[in-house]
Amino acid sequence: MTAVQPPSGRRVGRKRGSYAKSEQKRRLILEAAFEVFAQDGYRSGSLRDIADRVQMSEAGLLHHFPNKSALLAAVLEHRDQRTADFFESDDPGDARTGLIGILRLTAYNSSVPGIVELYCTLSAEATAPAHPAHAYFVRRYDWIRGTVTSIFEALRDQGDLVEGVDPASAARSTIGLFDGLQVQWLLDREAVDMVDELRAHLSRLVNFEVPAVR
Amino acid sequence: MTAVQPPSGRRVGRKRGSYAKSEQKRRLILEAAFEVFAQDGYRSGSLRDIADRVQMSEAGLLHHFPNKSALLAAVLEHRDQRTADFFESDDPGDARTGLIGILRLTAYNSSVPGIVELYCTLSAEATAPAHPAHAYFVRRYDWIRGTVTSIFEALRDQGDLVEGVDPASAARSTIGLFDGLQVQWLLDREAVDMVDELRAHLSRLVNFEVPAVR
DNA sequence: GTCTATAGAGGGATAGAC
DNA sequence: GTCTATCCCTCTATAGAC
Repeated sequence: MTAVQPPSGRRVGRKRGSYAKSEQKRRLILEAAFEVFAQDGYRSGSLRDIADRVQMSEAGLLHHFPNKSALLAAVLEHRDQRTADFFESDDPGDARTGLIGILRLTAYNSSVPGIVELYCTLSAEATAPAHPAHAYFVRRYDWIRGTVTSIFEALRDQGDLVEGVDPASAARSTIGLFDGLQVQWLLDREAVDMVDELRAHLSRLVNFEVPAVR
Repeated sequence: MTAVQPPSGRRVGRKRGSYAKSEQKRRLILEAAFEVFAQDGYRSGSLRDIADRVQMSEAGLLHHFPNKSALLAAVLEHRDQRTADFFESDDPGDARTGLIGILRLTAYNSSVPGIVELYCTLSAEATAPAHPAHAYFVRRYDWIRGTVTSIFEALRDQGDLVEGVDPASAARSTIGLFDGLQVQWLLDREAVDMVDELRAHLSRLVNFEVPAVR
């Protein structure tokens, strides 16, 4: 008895295989969407453009994601997993590591303009209450402020925070500076060194020398 | 001899009058365009929306401005005249007035969300090199950095700058903070007091107490 | 100075074949 | 899972009447 082989290399009956293929396509789409939303923003970025980049029709693309804003949500979720890594760092026992995490994230961003573009462009347009990512960014900033505030509180508790500095205020301004430098940097890469500037800022908030990070 | 009156209130033969009417319409359009570009950005903001707000057709609107990007340019130019006022201030003899100008501008912005929206949204999308306002924002930031650097240099020269602070760096971070706080503020007005945060930042850069401003 | 009409491009999303 | 075809919408800009 001779087994009947499928005509293509496509393995039938093996769900694992066909899932994997679909998953791979999904990731390709997410990466293309990332690039397009970063360059043009969500509202002006088009499904057509994204579909072209993965050599697919729009309809084909919309088989994987029900609609445009679901695709945006998926892109953001996908990216967030990576960002969180910078804060869950080597030595959680020492609060100083938290500051280094911020600098490391900044240094990393300086090497990947696309990511900076994405968040810069999207957070600005998501400022509009009706934007599909509005709630996401409100939540996100709430979470980030909480996280960074905790870092400064821990520093204060171990005597590392400059006298009179409020941890919550330090968090708000550090995050603000982090974001604001990106605009200047995206407009002119030579105009600003985001890591230097952030490090100088942190140095004014703490009692120890903030280590250089690259 | 009885003078012939024009049928409507429209004064004919008086160029002044008819120019004034056109000028007024232009200003109305500029204000509507300002609102739309602030809310939706340039790319997603539509001429139709702007035309509707001034109860005009798109074609009617395009009689006053040759095309969409010329309208954007006009909006920006129109707004810039107002911003500059905050820096050409009361007592140019004292460099400390420069810092107060920054705080006054921030306080003013806190009362006019529309302006913050406009610059926040536009500067982010103008980050793309092909954007019609790209060159404008590159120039603008160059100019602002220069202006604010001068303020810090003057402060240094009169011994008011904290030892070890570089005027150019102070300018970059002050502007960065100024911009970055806006994003947080636009997303959630309760989350951030831009004036407080900026004042705390400036206090770490200078040797005198930065006065409160509202 | 403002309108209607229209061109011509591009957008998101769906139906149904394969 | 991907395609073609299609629908219907929105957009900028122009031509030409009034």
